[in-house]
Amino acid sequence: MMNKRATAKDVADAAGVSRTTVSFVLNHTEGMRISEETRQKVMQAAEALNYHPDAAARSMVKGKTFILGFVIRQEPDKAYADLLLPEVMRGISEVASEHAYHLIFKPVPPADEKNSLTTLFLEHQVDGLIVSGPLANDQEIVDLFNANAPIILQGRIDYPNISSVDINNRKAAEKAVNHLISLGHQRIAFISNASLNYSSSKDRLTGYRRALEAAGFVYDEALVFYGDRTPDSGYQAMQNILRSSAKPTAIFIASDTVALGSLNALYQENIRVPEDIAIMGFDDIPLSKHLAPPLSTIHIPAYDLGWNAAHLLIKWLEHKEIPERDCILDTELIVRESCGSRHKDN
Amino acid sequence: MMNKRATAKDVADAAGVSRTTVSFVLNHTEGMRISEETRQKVMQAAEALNYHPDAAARSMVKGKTFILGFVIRQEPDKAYADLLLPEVMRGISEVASEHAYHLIFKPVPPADEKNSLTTLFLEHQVDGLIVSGPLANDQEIVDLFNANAPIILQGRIDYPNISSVDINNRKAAEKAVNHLISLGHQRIAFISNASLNYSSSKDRLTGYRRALEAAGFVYDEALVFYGDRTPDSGYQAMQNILRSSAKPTAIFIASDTVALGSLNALYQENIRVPEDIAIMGFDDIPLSKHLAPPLSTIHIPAYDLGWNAAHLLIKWLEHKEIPERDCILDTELIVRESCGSRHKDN
DNA sequence: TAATATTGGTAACTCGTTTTAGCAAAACGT
DNA sequence: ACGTTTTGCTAAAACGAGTTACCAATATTA
Repeated sequence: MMNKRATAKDVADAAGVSRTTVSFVLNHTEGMRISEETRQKVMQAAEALNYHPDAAARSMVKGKTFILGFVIRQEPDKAYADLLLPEVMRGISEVASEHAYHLIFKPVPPADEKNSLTTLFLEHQVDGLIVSGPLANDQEIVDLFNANAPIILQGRIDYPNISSVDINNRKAAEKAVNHLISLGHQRIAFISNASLNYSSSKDRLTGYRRALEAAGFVYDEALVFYGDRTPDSGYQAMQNILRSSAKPTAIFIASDTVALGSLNALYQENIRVPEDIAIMGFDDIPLSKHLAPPLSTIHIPAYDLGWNAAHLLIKWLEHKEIPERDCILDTELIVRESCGSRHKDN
Repeated sequence: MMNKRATAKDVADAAGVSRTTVSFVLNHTEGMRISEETRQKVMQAAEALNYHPDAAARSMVKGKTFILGFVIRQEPDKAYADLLLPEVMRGISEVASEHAYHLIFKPVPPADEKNSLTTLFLEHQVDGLIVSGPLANDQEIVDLFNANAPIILQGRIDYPNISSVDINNRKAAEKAVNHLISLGHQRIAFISNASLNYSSSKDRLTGYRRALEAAGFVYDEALVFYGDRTPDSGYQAMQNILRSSAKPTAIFIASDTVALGSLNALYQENIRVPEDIAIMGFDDIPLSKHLAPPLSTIHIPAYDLGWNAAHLLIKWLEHKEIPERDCILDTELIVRESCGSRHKDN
């Protein structure tokens, strides 16, 4: 017994009215006079038949899909390894739900022919896009934007007109490094969060450099190491530091996820944190405070990042309000134990 | 200059053929003879106009949306806090992409009127559903299944016909506890991963109990504590243990995420792991091996769980092959340092 | 040469909605 | 009693594809 879904026609027949009337009643269409009696009949018929309007049909006539795309500009394995992402998603999906939008989530690495961003939008699978972690020169995004696609960026891009919801990575990094300097550290190493093709990585490195130079230290490339968003890369980078002649007294690791691997490497070598070396992270992933020792870091308002991006996008879609300014959210220095300025027993 | 999307009609006009022909060419419809010359003309016109068929229109005529729903039966904050989820999602989304399906992700707590599961399917937003973490008696899922909705479960439910992709939680818990027993522990406490309304929690507790009893110990409720998927709940549970008269020498914590908080509580109290107390986790979240000390745990093949669920679902959708048996994947005991059977310097 | 088969294509219907335009019947005003 | 408004509803036209059924023109066969 294949229960076919009931259509508006079925409801109309059951209620003894026309499809038009059914549509008016169910959508509470303004300016249409329907007697209370018919309204009831329609409502009851719809209820009885368990009627739900077909999304595709509505989509076609409305010219909207009521679906938002959340796209990560990374390989799937890295995208899904990002521990901050779920919080961003939660922010987006909260707003989306509120406005009755759904969310398609998808990692779309740059230059991925078949699953390209463009396809997602041009096939009209989504009404608009939130793109996280664009490359600094992401031509596909620029093209899409110029083709009138509603896009909100999460991250900076070398193109002025596309608005973005982001943090000030440079300033935040400065804050972190300044704290280490204030604790008396003179040799501070740096491990990047990702390849410098990403603007966030570049900006965090710049912040590190500026803080050093502002304090009168020389920027030394021998103290700069690279991660690629994964704990393993942090482990590797730490190995490199330990085997190098760098001998820093503190390390600013521009990603808590990467720091995880670095801390593991230190643990294996019986190097104590913060007694032997001070560690400062970045991101404040949800578990940083649970590490041993709890990780000092820069808090990113991940949920708010998602929340704001979704809000701007939906405003754009519903009221044609194209955001004019970037939305830059505040970060916060979180001092825990890994950088040595506070002790367990405080 | 509002660049409207090109339609099949536009392509037809540009190529000087009918819409029908455009459709035949672009879909490589079998059994339809098209001269090489017209084929080329159509292809070029489509290319030139940057034509992409409208998803909603295609969806309507095909009766399929080519979207899969991945639904978590939890409150959003808990759903997004699950550190194993991204891996499951990666498995699903990999398969989905391969078959040109998209993925709508959504936490839908039980008894959520407006965003109910039912709506998602009956409005035909999705072709089928993967439901993670159903309640043991999840009536909405049963109803939906009986209305012929393609559903694959991830977790057990008290209803025999709906097929699921899962692990054997009971056996896995037994394995974990047996290991602790084999190390000589006699007082082993238990912290649950979540409320016992969830079958996974219940099964893990059962496994703990059986292992104890099989070894000749008595099951003691004073040694059983509860988490709710969050590190904070693990922190709290550990506080309770430390303040109780339980005094276990080992604790089996049925979730690494919960264990994170528990470890934090121990760290604060200067209780060493594994010297003072042995800890065994469950899940093998990606960062368990990076903790200090690295956490012994039960490995869950999260990616494969997602991969298999998506495969079964798509087989169902594409070939009407309704899976007949549950798919139970293997778990593995991962011995690291937190349970004390192996030392750092090995 | 006439009957038949093949090639290359199209007109028209379908999917399930929303929305515009219009039309009877009832209520109202003078 | 006759025109005008209001009330309550519907027919029909979109939306943009896929698909069925059919039709010319050309090629093949008897």
